[in-house]
This record gives sequence, structure tokens and C-alpha cells, in this order.
Amino acid sequence: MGTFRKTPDRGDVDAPSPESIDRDSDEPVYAQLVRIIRRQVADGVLRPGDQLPSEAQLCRRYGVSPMTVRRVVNILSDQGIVVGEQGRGTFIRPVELGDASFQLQRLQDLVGGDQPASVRLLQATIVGADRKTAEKLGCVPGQRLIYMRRLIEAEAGPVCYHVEYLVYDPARPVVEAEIATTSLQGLFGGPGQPLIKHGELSIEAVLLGDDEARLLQAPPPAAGLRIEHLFFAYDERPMSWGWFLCRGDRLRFGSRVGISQEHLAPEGKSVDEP
Amino acid sequence: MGTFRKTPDRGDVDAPSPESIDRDSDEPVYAQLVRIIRRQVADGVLRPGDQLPSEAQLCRRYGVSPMTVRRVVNILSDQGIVVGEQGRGTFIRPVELGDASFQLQRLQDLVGGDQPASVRLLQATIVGADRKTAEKLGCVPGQRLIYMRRLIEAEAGPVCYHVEYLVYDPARPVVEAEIATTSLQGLFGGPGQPLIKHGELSIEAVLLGDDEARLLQAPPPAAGLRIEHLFFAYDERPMSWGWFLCRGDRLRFGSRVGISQEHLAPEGKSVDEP
DNA sequence: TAGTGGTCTAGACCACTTA
DNA sequence: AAGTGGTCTAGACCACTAG
Repeated sequence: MGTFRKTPDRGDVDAPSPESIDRDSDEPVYAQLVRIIRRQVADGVLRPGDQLPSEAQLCRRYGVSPMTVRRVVNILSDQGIVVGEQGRGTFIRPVELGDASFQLQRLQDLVGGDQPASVRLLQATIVGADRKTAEKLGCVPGQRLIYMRRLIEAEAGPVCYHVEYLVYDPARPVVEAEIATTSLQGLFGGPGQPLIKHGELSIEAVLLGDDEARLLQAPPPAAGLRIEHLFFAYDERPMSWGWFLCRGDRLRFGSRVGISQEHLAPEGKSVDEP
Repeated sequence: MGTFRKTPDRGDVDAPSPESIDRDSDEPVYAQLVRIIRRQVADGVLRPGDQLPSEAQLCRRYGVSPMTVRRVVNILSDQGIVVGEQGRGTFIRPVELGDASFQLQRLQDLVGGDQPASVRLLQATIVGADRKTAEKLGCVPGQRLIYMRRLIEAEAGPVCYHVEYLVYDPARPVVEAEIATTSLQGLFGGPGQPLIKHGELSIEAVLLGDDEARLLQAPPPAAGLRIEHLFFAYDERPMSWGWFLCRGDRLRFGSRVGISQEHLAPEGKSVDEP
């Protein structure tokens, strides 16, 4: 590569006098330094392609130990703010569209407006597995399954329709609380199913069927978000298969890339790359 | 809380003799230890609620320094595998539905089958901003904008339809390459727009309009995934607004929660929580 | 050769929890 | 009081990149 601006000249930016570390603060030193550097990026003092001061320089500059600086750089790297290159330096990374990620966690927040969403159990019966379900769950057709249908309702009306097939195993009885779940918290985490080892999920856009549209009170044709989930037990056998159908017009996931001006609250974590 | 199993008794699991650190390996010590513990979780040797050996124990057990163990625990914490509690210990976290996250990055991978996807520029003209667009971009209606429409095609046919409005600023000329972008790489990152400071994105399910359905060769009514993006320049003013419309049946984002058995490749990073 | 990031050590002090 | 995680230090060695 060519030349780098270690100390970029930005006539259009009035660089604030460099913040320093407050040893009396409750905020850990490493977190302060992360915040300071993020702030410099947010203010445009540091821009994509610019080289971060070397670790030794940062040590002298802020009066902290090499390990602490290392930790800070790791965190910034994990956050996608900078990228380190052996023997060359650490550089500010440009913003990329692909950085965006949508957290399923947000579904709880989004659904819950002022009032927390309620979960209504529509059905919970024993059924025999049909062909497709048997395939998903890796069992024989006709296998006894627990079939559940739930409706998640917010203030504005129904938002999500949830269908789930649970493998019925007498040796591993399903606790009643697991079925009668009436809160999103119960569906999403908390002391949920302690027998789940891992799961695979996918998300896609679909047309709502007639029954589904009716339940969600959406006049057809209507689009919905379909979140499918397949959970595995500790013996690596599929244990639960199902999906959420969410009204497209009542559910939206958001994400940010880069650092916006306002976003200056004390932030997360850390970092390392093998 | 009650009692914890520091050394859980699992008659049903044959715990493999504990792996040890290979100092001659190219794999860093901390990465090895992360892998070892992840493996124990994957094998069910460590289960949700179990307490991880204390840091001092891990030091003795694997013959590494406290700082290295700390780094390992931080990484596991960042990955959501464990959660530390001051004064009590570090515990294996149960799998939660909300842990799932969908990376927009995957769009490139998903669209590209064997052949990389191609991007066809349908239109690139100067238009006057309508009311809604002006509102989004924070400019006056009638403001001159660059209006672009692109079609992203995979082997199987068209997948995404992209519409974008770019603020036209003579003082900040848009490079031709930016407009004529004919690759996903160009849209998603690489040496893309170096003038973007940050962006906001959202994803939702919508019904495709007639024109859109025709372009995507989907017989209406058809559902699609709509990914809207709004990018800001370094002066914090909106610079670009647009959205991707993707055929629901040709695009699906995937995610995993927990640790599956096969997933034993050397992994990511690290960690810290303020 | 000099500078850089990447890893690792062997301690230290603190706040917190539990008993 | 003992054990735990959380933070921080002041060095060290290495691999890599550059001039």
C-alpha cells in the first residue's frame, strides 16, 4: 500500500482536546478508553483507513499498561470498529452493509409496547406425526407428538402465531409449565426447557394462509415473517420443531452499522481473534 | 440459590479424559482452552447451570496464567456460553431462543450458489424528491436526487430488487463506480462508499407490488423480504435511502443457538463486560 | 533493523458472595 | 474469613512488515 495518515489532517473537523482517563471513576479504565476512541470515530476525528496510534503510543498517551491497551484494541476489533494487521498497524474499518445483524431478542422488545404481550394457548393435543413432521423430527410417521398452537397478542391485536411439535417421550415427561406458557419470557428463555442443547433457526417471508390470516386478523393476501426453529436434546435427537408466523406490518427488526453521534453510552465488550 | 454441582455427576455421559494444552501447537493457548471448554459443553460434560471450575482451578488444571484464563472466560462470556457472577462463580448459560441473530452478511453467501450473483443496473437518473423521500432524506421536496434501480440475479433467476435514492451534491461528486456497481461485493462492502459514517437498517415482510413481482418473476400475490437502509454522511445528514426487496421463496437467513456436536472448528473471540 | 500487533506470564488489588 | 470474579500492571517473547 501507499502512504497512511497516522495523524490525519482534517481542516473541517475541530478535534476536541484529547480526553484522558479518570482513575477515580467507577467506569473501568479499559471501558473509558474504548469509549474515548469510539467517540473519536463518531466525531470523525478518526476515519476509515486511518491508522490508530500504536499500542505503545496509546500506553504513553493515556498512561495505561500495554495489557490494558491490548484489551481495548481487542474490544474495538470485536465490535468491528478497527482491524489489526500484523506488523503494519491497526486501522479504522469502513462501514459495510454486511455488518448489520438482526437479533431475535428484539422480538420481545418490539412486541411489547407499553403492555407486555400476552400468550394465549389455542391448542395442546397429542397427534400422530405426518410425513413432513416425521422427517423434520427424525421419527417415524405416526409417532406420538405434542401439538401446540399459541397466539401472541399485543395491545394493537394479534402479532404472532406459533405452532410447535414436541416429541412425546414418557421417559422425559414434559413439564406442564412448558406447555401452558403464557408469556413471551416463557417462550424465549428464563427457566425454559432445560433439556435443549442447541437449535437451528431460519427466517423468511411467506404468504399467510387463510387460517393464519384469520387468526392474525389480517385481510388476505397478507405477508408474514416465518421464523422456523428446530431444537435438539442432549442425545442430539430433534426434540421440537415449529415456527412463528408474524404479521409483516406489525413486526420489524432494526439494526445499525457504524457509530452514530448520539450513540455514546457506555458500551460492551471485548475481543479476540484466533 | 441452593446447591451447585461443581463436579456434576453424569452417569449417562462418559467424560473423555481431560484434554490438555499443547504448547507446541500453532493454535494460541487461549484459543485451545476456549475450544476445550466449548467441547465439554458440546459433549454435555458441562450443562446449563453447572459451575465452571474457578479461575484458580483452571490455572492449575491446564498450567496457564490467570490472565490467560481470564481471557478465555471473557471470550466464552462474549459468545454467550457462560455467564459470570461476582463472588459466586461462572456458570454455563442455558440456550435461549433470543440468542439467535441473523447476519446480513449471509445474504451474499446465500444468493451466490455456485456462480456469484450478478447485479444489473436497471435505471440511474436524476429525479426530484417526492414527499416521503424528502422526509427520509431530510431535504426539501423537489430536491435533486440520484434514483437507481438494480436487479440482483442468481442462477435460478432474479432474487433481489434494489431501489436507492442518493443525495446529489455537486460538492461531493458521486463516483461513477458507485453507480455502475455490478457486483454484490460492490454493494456490500469492499472499497464501497467511503463517505458513509453510519447507517440504520430494518427488515420486514411485505407483499410484492405488481411491478416488483414482475421484475422478480414471481406470480402475485407473492411475499418478499424488505430490507430498508438509510445511510448518513460525516456531517450527520442522510445521504442515501433505499431498500432491497427479496423473493421470500429464494431467500432465507439461518442462525444457530447453542453448540452443536459437529461445530468443533477453531472459533472466534473474545470479551468483556463493563 | 526498527516498529508493529499477538501472545503470555506472575503477580497485585478490589468488590462481591457465602458461610 | 475464604473464595470468587473483575481489573490492572510491567514486563517478556514472537511473527510479521517495512524501510
